[in-house]
Amino acid sequence: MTDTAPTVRRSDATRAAILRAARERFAADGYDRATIRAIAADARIDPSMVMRYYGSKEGLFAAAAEFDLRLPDLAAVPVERVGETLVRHFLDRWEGDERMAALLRTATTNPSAADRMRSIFADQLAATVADVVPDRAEAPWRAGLVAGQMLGLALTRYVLRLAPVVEIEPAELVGWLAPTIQRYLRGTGPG
Amino acid sequence: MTDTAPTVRRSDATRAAILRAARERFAADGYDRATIRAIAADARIDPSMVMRYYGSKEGLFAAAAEFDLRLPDLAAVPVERVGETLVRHFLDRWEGDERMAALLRTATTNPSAADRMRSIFADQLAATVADVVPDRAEAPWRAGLVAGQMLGLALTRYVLRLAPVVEIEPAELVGWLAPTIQRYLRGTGPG
DNA sequence: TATGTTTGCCAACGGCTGTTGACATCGACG
DNA sequence: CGTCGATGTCAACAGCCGTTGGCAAACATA
Repeated sequence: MTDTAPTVRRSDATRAAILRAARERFAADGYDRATIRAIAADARIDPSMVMRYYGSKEGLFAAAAEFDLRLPDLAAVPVERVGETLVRHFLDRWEGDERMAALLRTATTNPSAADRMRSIFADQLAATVADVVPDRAEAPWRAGLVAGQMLGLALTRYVLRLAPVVEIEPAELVGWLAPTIQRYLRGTGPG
Repeated sequence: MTDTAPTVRRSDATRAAILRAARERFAADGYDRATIRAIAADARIDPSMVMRYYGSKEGLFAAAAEFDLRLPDLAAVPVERVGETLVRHFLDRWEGDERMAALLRTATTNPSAADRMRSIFADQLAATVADVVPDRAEAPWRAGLVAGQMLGLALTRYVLRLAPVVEIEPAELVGWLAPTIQRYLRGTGPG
């Protein structure tokens, strides 16, 4: 019994090594400063292999920074705990994964990465949040406020690495941010 | 009556033109993608003039992105309004000034800009905040939480330009964020 | 064994970058 | 006038970048 489709190629190990090195470099240095040559050196292969397997630097980044929030279904959680659920979910998703840092470092200067960021946080998040917001028409800007708080956390903790923010335990972080998110989602606002 | 010191040089106009062009380019493109040649072209002078007047690209950026938060003295405002005061101050300071975007776009990839950001938000802010926090020892991490929220706003509004966040009026933004900052500064926290 | 494909390395290309030094021009001053 | 410093232009350097095409070795298939 032989495989009819090449489900496993001999080069899969190389592809994986490139991807791993690319994630580290993009996360640490951002898109522009992470060079194909450096990534190839980390993966111990020739730069031309990167081109063969991923087409271009943009293609490599797209593969390395692919990122789905995998947002939970908020309709399934008690409405007074949606804030806590969301904060905990983001932290679970980000801790120990370098892709968020890579995406954030790149999105500040690379237009296509910024677009991806916008579609993730303005569209995906707004759609998820719409189920739990008092008025569905308010979903966009409520999601925007949530994105501001959560991306600010990601920025200070994973990218800028402000010492006091890095040192706070995840559980404590949830305790402080959850009420904020809860209010942005459900609060009646100023006035 | 002649000036003994050259208080006004004939090249001041050029220096100013370079600085203005540099601020725009750095804010729009970030440090790496903003080239000296492009800045010089905007300022309608030769790239070598940039080197003569600012020494290097790093020196130019240091001059163009110099930024002081000019934080208010929080001890002088009613303690129940420190959050609102702080949020309003940040917005006043950032709206219509491109330096924050330039600094933010650069700090994500340039180590020295990241250092500047850290010193501004971890040190300056923590020092200001210490006057108003329940326990001075808590100033660092409380300032960290505040930095997270405020930098997240700057990121989504001035850098990523998430449409819903851009469209919110400053006054309304103050209304939503002030309670958050107030709690990060004065709240008793989770538990 | 012979043949075709996959995997990898090597050398090079064209382009853009920050930076430098030589040279022209202008204004002020003796 | 002549001198000198300030201001500005021009051309070039050396280095790094993404990307390309050719060629060798390993492998699969017959």
